Amino acid sequence: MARTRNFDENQILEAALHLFWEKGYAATSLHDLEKGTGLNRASIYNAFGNKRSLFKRCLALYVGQVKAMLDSITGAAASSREAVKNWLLFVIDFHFNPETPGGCLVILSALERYQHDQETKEMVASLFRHERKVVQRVLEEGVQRGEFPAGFDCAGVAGAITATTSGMVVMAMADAPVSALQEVFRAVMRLLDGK
Amino acid sequence: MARTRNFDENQILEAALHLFWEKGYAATSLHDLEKGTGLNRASIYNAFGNKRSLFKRCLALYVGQVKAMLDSITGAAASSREAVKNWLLFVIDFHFNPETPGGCLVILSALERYQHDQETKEMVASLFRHERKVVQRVLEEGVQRGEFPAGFDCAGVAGAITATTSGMVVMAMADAPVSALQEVFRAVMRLLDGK
DNA sequence: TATTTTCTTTACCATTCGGTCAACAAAAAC
DNA sequence: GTTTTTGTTGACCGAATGGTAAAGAAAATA
Repeated sequence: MARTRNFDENQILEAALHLFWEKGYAATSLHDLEKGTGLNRASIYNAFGNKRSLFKRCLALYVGQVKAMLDSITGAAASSREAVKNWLLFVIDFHFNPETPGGCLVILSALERYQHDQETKEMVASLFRHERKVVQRVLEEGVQRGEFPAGFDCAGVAGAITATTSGMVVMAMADAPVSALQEVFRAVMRLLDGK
Repeated sequence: MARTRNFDENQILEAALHLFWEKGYAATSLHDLEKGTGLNRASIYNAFGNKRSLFKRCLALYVGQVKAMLDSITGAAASSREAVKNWLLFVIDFHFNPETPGGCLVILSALERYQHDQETKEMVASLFRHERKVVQRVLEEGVQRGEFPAGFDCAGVAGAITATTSGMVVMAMADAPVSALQEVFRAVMRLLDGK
């Protein structure tokens, strides 16, 4: 009946995600998106509506990927400590992965306050909530396994670990050397060992 | 000999700082600066050069204020634990202070990667370095005082605390409730007590 | 092959961006 | 009060912004 698309929507989303991830929503222009995706701007609008809805699709993709990564890493760990360790190490590797822009689109979007509507803010908050919940569950399993004492403040420590991962990303964005991030990682693990 | 300025440079800097602090460098337009400072854009250029150099003056002002606040808070504390406690509580209050935009200009600027030159990045990095150094000194004094054991990893823990403060600011920017930040604060203090 | 429907392209739109310039206003020095 | 120098003003600049409309190209159906 009609002409077919000559691009893969997922490929375009990945390319656009890469751009937003690098510069944030506001600083990524339609010109950037045209170059980065290889699509004409009218094709982008035809396929995705407008810049904002394209961004939301990318953000949803990103949030889903990170959540899946977190679930997979913590699920594969043999102990609570190993789960936390592997998650922190992943956060460091994640930033320095050369195939990736570095930093974190969700943190970037959280800081771009006035650019985003409630729906976007909710997606951002959902990743932080998910991270906190998963880490808390990991710690609670550690308590059950005897890795941590009975009165261990799983909720609080999960919040602290979640905050620390965001802080490590900020450090990395401020050009902190890998060694500084690794030092933070070791200190967190040691504080966790302390009780 | 000539006409005098009819504005106070420091007042203008404070007003501009407030704007940059709210939206970041790129999202703050000259129109915003005109409205926020009450100055015509040509007057701004006459007094401060251009948008970038005005921003740098504001950033320097901000960095100096935060450093002074950190020094004052830690200097006034009677113990190492109290110093850390008061600094973390200040970070929370700082965000929810109604006279202030909330968030942190330095973190915001660290995330605005492609907007800034080396000089700006250096100012950003200098605040993080300063914070880490001060907290480390505070912990080392705690070791001397017997608050922490001899082998205590002051450098690592100082890095972790610094990362956590940045993470708390990110959490707050993502609309986390005060209670969540306070929970992180309590967990950090308890982890510190654990050893 | 002709038709129909969608995708793609080019050119364009109004608006906003940071920045500038020339005219004007005011205050200190004489 | 005149002169001189600086601050202030408003109009203006080219470039870039997100977004759109209409024409052209291609593929599946008939």
